[in-house]
Amino acid sequence: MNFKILKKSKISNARLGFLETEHGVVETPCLVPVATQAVVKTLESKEVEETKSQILISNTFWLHLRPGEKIVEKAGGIHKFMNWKRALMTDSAGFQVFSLGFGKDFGVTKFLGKGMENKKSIGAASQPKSVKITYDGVYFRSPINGDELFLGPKESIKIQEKLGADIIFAFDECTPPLADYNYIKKSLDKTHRWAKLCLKAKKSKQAIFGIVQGSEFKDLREESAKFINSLNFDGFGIGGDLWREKGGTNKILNWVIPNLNEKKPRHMLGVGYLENIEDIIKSGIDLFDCTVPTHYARRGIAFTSEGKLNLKQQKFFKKREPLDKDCICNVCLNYKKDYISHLLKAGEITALKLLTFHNLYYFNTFVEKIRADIKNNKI
RNA sequence: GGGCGUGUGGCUGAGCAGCAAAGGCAUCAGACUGUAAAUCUGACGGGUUCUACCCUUCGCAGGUGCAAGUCCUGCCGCGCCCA
Repeated sequence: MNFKILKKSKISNARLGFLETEHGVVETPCLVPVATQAVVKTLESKEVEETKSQILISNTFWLHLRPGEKIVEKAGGIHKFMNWKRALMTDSAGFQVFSLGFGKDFGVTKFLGKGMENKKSIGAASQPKSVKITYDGVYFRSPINGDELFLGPKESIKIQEKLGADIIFAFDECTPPLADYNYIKKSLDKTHRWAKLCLKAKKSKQAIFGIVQGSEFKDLREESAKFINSLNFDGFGIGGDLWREKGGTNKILNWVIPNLNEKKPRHMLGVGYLENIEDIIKSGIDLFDCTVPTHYARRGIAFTSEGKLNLKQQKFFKKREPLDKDCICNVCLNYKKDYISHLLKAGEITALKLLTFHNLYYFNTFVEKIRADIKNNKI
């Protein structure tokens, strides 16, 4: 992998870049659609490419469980396995430490919800119910059959090497938003130790990104950024829990990014509401993955220039018009709201596919415009 | 004409003496940010001083009960069977 910065904005920290991989070039800033189980749900790889997607992120945890990395390796790697010809990343399973652990126990996302600011109930010694986090790695239970499985830095890297994505991530702990300072500090020690072990374990030529943690604590975020930056990673992931409040994410980025080598790409993990995207790019983010466009599509929601539309609402039966009048995606050129709404209400899976396609196209076009704005000195 | 059965909220469908009345569907609203996610949550007769109270409801009209959607009588509608 090779990263070139084509232009740095003079009015923000945004930058325009070029990420070269063995599977083509990624123009940054760029949205990375999520293909957890080696598929962007509802779409085939060719269709994903037609949404202007340049790079996808798949998942170590889920592919390890099913079908198992050996199957993917035998197929010739994940690109061939899923017939995706462009760039690919794999997440390390660090997010599942949270989502299957405290996330599940408390029913929370990694964004601190309203009114939860003072409920820091996770102390340094806390453990989630169905996941055990140790100094060496994490004991999970398979959500599929209950089997115990252990994943540590070495295991995650070995799996990711077999999967064979262009870019892999270090194994980390995505921290829960309800954790107190002491928990985060202790967790950071593990994430940092694992980061070193990941670099040591990696034998492949794949690029590897180290992940900065530290939750909402300035000193820990800075410490983490400096530490991860000191190691020999090819790029950076910025992860963990974030404030939900407006500007919270950017506050964290402003602590972290100045401490990262500016020549290396920066990936914001799991952020990307439409209203977040411009801000994180202005803070200096080059890549970001988010389930929102695909996930919301399967809830019946279309992102448009008029805002979010919930196509399940009866009123759309009467709308003989495209999802977005300015969109020129395949869906908007060929189908109208009344039809998509009908498919959705009738429980037809094609509705989910059409919405997924449109949303990805819409998000990618949105980011494409931001790239143009950086180029034209507007951002 | 006779016999049996049935009539419940937008629909469907439980309840067969203590109910504003289960489920489901539909509708409306909310949630979702490195995906255990084609999911989950809430409202769904009306009103108010809304973790409580009031009013109106189970084909129609009477009756028996402290109490009736639930029992009895008649009527109306629908279904099946026999003439």
